[in-house]
Parts: sequence; C-alpha cells; structure tokens
Amino acid sequence: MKIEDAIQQKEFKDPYNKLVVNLLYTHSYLVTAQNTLFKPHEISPEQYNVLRILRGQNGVPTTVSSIQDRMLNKMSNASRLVEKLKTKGLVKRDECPNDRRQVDVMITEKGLELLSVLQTQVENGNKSFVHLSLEEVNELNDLLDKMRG
Amino acid sequence: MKIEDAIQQKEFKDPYNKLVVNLLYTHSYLVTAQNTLFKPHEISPEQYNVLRILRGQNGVPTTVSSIQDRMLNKMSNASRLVEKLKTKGLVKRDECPNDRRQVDVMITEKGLELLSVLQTQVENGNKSFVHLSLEEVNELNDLLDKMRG
DNA sequence: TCCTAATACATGTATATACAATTAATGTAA
DNA sequence: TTACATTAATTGTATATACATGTATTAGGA
Repeated sequence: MKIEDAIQQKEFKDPYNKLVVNLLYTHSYLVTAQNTLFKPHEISPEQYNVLRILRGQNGVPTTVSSIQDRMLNKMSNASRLVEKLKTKGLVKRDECPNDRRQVDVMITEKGLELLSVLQTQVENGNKSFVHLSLEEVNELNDLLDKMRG
Repeated sequence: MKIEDAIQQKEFKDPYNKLVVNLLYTHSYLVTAQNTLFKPHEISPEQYNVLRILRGQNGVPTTVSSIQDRMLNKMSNASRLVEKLKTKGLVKRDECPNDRRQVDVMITEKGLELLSVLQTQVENGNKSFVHLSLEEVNELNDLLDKMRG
C-alpha cells in the first residue's frame, strides 16, 4: 500500500518530505506489530532491547551510560528502564566498586530465560511482517545506513 | 555510518532482524532532528502533523476520527492532540449540528500562520538530514511501501 | 416505540520520550 | 589540600503512545 493511500494524502512537496512521512508511518506499523508479540509477556520493546544489550555482555557488568549509548533511541532514559527491569527481577544493579558514581547492571537468570522464550517469537515475527525478499532487505538496510550520513 | 557501529552490535541474526533494528534507530535519528526544528515554536511533530491535515481540508471541518485515520501513528490520541492545539488557539472545535456525537475541527488563522512559518523550515530540514540522491530517495520510498505489504 | 448495538469522542492509567535540573563522586589545577 | 569543573546517575515535568473503559448519541430491529 502506497503511503499516499495509507494516510489519504494526494501528493507531497517532494520525495524527501514524502520519505520522512513514510519513515514515520512505517515505524508506527512496525512498533504496532512488535507490541502484539511483547504484550503477553508484559514487557515493552524498549525493555526487551535493554535485556538484549545486557545479554550481549556475557556476564560482564555494564554501566547505565553504556546501555544508553547502545540503545536504539538515544533520547530514552536508561536509568528508569533499568529500574523497571529490576522491579521485575530481570536485572540486578550494584554499586560499582572502582567508581561509586557508576552502577554495575547485569541480567539475571530470570531475564535470560525470558529472552530465550521471546527471541524465537521476535525473530519469526520480524520476518513475517517485512514483506520483502532477502535482496530487497539488504538494499533497504544499505539505504537507511546511507540516509543517516 | 553502519547500524552495527551506531549501536555497537557486531552481528545480527539475519538481515530481517537487522532491518527492524535499523528502522527503529533511523526513526530515532529522524525524530531527534525534527525536534530541533519544532522546539523553538513550542509545538510537537505530532501537533504539526495534525495542523497539516486540517489545512489540507481547505476550510472544510473535520471530525476527530477522520484526523485519527490520517495520522502517521494510528495508535495516537487525536482527541487529546486537538485539545492541546485548541488551548494554544491553533484550532477551533465545535459540536457538529447533524450528529451531536461528532465534533467539527477547523484550523484557525493563527494555526495557518504558524504552519506557513514552519513549512519552509521543515521542508529544507528534511532535505538536509536525508543524505541521499533523488533516485535513492525514490527507491527507499518504494521499498518502505512494499515492506508494509 | 423500546431495546440493544454501534458509533464518536473523552477519560484513565501505564509506559516511554524529551529535556532540564539535581545530587553525588571523581578528576584536576592552583 | 582546596576549589572548581566534569562525570554518572537520578529525579522532575511535559508530551506522546498504547490500550482499556466510560459516556453520550445515533441507528436499527423487534
């Protein structure tokens, strides 16, 4: 479905402005689809992403600012997301001995278990709502990378 | 900059999952850039979009649900956005005479003035943070349309 | 007509985003 | 060592997203 039909807008000023609208709209499409996967597990896409980052550390503790740097949305608030995950018992948070300003964040067993359950669903889900061939996906990835300059 | 470097992730399960991450990250890049344009005018990108929809009506009143259908984020709350815009004097809202459940929403003179000031900035801004040729932009638009199926 | 369903919008609540401000700890230079 | 800047994290506030629920109005069938 063309973006013009999706939002009932006949024409755009130019392809650049159309692209911006198209990206915003496609993002919404994507997040809506993802939410249906996460909802039953009472976790948000953002919390899932933080858990993924922590698992990637393979047991090495991570600071809040390091999580922040690696988040998909740089403006998000890692401190509060970690707090939410701790409440659910999915991560633990200790004072860093070398530098008491910092905090060592680690994923728990419970967090790892949830991730492994979710992972397959997310991976299959991602494939199912991206209606493109492998070649087209690679093309799209390259264009997005280039777009950001 | 490749997405792998941007979020310090070495590899992805497959290109489909990479694409999802890439879209989320690129969306954040885009919105952050747009916010710098809107901030000085004390308006949010979402509110700007609603004003654009209303201007497209050329004086014909629109209902809240019609705005909702045409918004970029279908899960957004048109009712509250209209309320915010009304508080700022950018739109007016009247009870619809034919059907008292509905509400006629119209953009005001003040709203039109703000839009015309913003429009040029937004259009130029969009071009400046999309680092692609015209041909590549068209390609990207087509791939996004196709991706949603 | 009356009853029920459907529609349009508003409201409630939780989470996340955006950005400013604060607090505590550390680094550095006079 | 003290004074000041820097850094790391938390907290505050406003807006937006996500979804459920409530309320008033209209539509349509028995």
